[in-house]
Amino acid sequence: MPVTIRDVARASGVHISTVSRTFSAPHLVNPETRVRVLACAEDLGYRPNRAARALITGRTHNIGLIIADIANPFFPPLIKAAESQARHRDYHVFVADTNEDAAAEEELVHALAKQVDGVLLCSPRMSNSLIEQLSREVPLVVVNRQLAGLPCVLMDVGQGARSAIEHLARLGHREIALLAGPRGSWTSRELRRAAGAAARAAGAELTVLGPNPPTESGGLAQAEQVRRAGVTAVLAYNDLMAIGLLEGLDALGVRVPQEISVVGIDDITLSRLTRPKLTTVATPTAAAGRTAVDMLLQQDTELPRTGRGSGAAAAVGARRTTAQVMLQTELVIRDSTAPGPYAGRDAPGATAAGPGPHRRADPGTPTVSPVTSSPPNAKE
Amino acid sequence: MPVTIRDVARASGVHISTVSRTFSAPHLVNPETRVRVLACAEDLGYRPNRAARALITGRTHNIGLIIADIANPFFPPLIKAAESQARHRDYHVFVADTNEDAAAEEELVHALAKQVDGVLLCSPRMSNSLIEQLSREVPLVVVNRQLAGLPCVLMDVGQGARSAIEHLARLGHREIALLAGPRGSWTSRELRRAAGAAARAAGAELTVLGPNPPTESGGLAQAEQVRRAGVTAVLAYNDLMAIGLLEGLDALGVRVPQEISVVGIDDITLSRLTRPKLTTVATPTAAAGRTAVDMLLQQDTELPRTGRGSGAAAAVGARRTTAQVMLQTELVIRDSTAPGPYAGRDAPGATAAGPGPHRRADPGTPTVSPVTSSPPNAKE
DNA sequence: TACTTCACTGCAAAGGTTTGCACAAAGATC
DNA sequence: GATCTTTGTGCAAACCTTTGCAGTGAAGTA
Repeated sequence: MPVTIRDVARASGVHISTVSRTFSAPHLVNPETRVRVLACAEDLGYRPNRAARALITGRTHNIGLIIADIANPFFPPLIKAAESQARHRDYHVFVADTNEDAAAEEELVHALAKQVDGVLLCSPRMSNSLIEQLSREVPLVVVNRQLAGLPCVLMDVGQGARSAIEHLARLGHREIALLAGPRGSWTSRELRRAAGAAARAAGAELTVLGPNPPTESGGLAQAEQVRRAGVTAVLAYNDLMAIGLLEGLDALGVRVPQEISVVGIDDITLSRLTRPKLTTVATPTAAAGRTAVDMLLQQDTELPRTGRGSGAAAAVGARRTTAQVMLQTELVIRDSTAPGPYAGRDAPGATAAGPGPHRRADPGTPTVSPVTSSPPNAKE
Repeated sequence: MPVTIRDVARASGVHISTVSRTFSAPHLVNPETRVRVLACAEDLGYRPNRAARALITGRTHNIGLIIADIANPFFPPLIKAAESQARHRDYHVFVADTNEDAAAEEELVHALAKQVDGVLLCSPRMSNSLIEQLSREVPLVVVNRQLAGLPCVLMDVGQGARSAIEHLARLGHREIALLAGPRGSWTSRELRRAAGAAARAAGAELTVLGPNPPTESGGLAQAEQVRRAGVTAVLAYNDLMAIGLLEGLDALGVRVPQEISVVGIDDITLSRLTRPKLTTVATPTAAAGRTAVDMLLQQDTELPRTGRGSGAAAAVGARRTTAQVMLQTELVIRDSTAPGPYAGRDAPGATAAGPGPHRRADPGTPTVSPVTSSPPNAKE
């Protein structure tokens, strides 16, 4: 019933190897033969059997995408971009959800390892050492985590945090809270570091609350703490938490931004729809998905795998591309931030902070900030 | 480098077939042998090669999931549930995004067909006849589309629309608009039918606006039309459009729900976070994902595929399970609906409408309504 | 004892494709 | 006209696993 290369060979009067080459190395076959074979293949509705192909080439033309929580609106644009990019290169994407669980991450990498050419690990929660160990089992590209020796796609949340804190300081806030993210998150650590430094530089005091689950309820649950902390501004780990906080503060009768300013991170679609509209740091999630796929696929096409020849070369060339790409973030000022108690007075440590963030036209297109890449790869 | 069944066989001193059986038919091998083999396998880190397995068994243990738009918050819970359910049964899922494009749907089914044991087609936009044709190529389960002879998982939006219209009529609305969904959507057609009938029965007039893209901008773009139509209540194809409409009406200075009541469909997380909170019809998306996977996998385990024996039986048993499951929806009343101009007066066609919809505790758990199944399958 | 039954294991073919090598014919070079 | 390249094709092995069949020895039955 299923039509194979053999059927096509018979129909077009050539050997199966010629049919094979027609698809996998067209330049090796006579143009006339090629069109004839292609016509027959089309006619019969032939589609190469990827399992058979994978069996011999050692590459599946599949990649795995491991995500903490698909329902978190931060991820779908990334998934979408990754899937689309992969498809253009004739790869398919397995998507797996870990429910923010580090153990599930490991298990999934194992389960997928034999079935994909590489795995995209997005915002992993597991330890660095475990990631390194897993990377020996299957090519890995890590998103939102910096790891020496591994290809990473990072979003410059440090810069984002700096912009946010400077923005708040300029507005006259000196008591700022940071709603930290989940334990094990590189982004959260980075955020904490950068926000702390920026606050110090601006003469503001930073109170860290958390860790928290990266969801609205995580933010909502901290509303009480935020009020009690006596701060006038809050930077949240992500928009979801910021939105939860908005809800929580509203329930407590605290007005945003009049009494407390709130800044989120990610610029999910949703953040344009809250009341007040959320000031946030836009992260280039789609670009991250695309870039990560590109890096993985480049690695995949470089490294030979199981091919019968080229054994020596493969053994020698155990080098890996370990490019690390940092994508820029951008502060988007909307309506959830307003002047604070020290408005007008110069902040103690205020410096000329370069060009301020620009106010982005609001219902405008969500332009993803362009990609900037760090040195594309180190020595092998 | 990669460890195969052969290495395990050598290590444990048995033939490869015994190793194979240890994994795929454990009851056929002596318990002592089994533990020895398993120990060796564990030791060597053996993982069966799914491509090789697929090549001979004809089943890949993968399924495809074709989605109109991953970034539409309606879908992630479905994807998540499907993925999780599949994983429990040792299946992996390919996720593909069509960008609401019917042509992309077809192409993706083809691309996936040879690589999966079945495909879940979610809210397809293509024609019924094309779906039927594709179903001859690969087992299909269709979500949100009713098709004779094919297994379908449906959400009872008809009932949902009825509840919504009755709710509005009871509140005293007689001029109601329906924001239709995209062309090609079964749900939209169903909605239109049911809402029309319910409106007639309640003595209300229904104005249909659309088709529209199922996004916030789709809703936003209709705000002007809605105002001009002179209606006092709107039922939108989904929450996203309802939320867009909320924005649009706000921009026009129309107050919701005082001047116009708005009802959405889906009960996405977001709908609890708008101001006012959205009255909406909750659809059991997660249950749909689970159910669809179950139906597909049941079909998959029933039908033999390429297995060398059982040829005759397979030929005879070309019957397919064509169960159609209808999942219940539920009206969730929040703050975007309020009494209309005819409040207090009996609606002309008002009937005793059975138990009214209950008001759900708001920040409560988003309980997914339980599954009700229609006659599980017709004759073959 | 001779036979059947049973539980377990080995043998070998099969699944669809890729690819190194060999071979043939045609063209190029001297 | 002989030799060398080049171009196109065929041959057959290899990838890893599953599975029908056959074979072994032990236990049960007559």
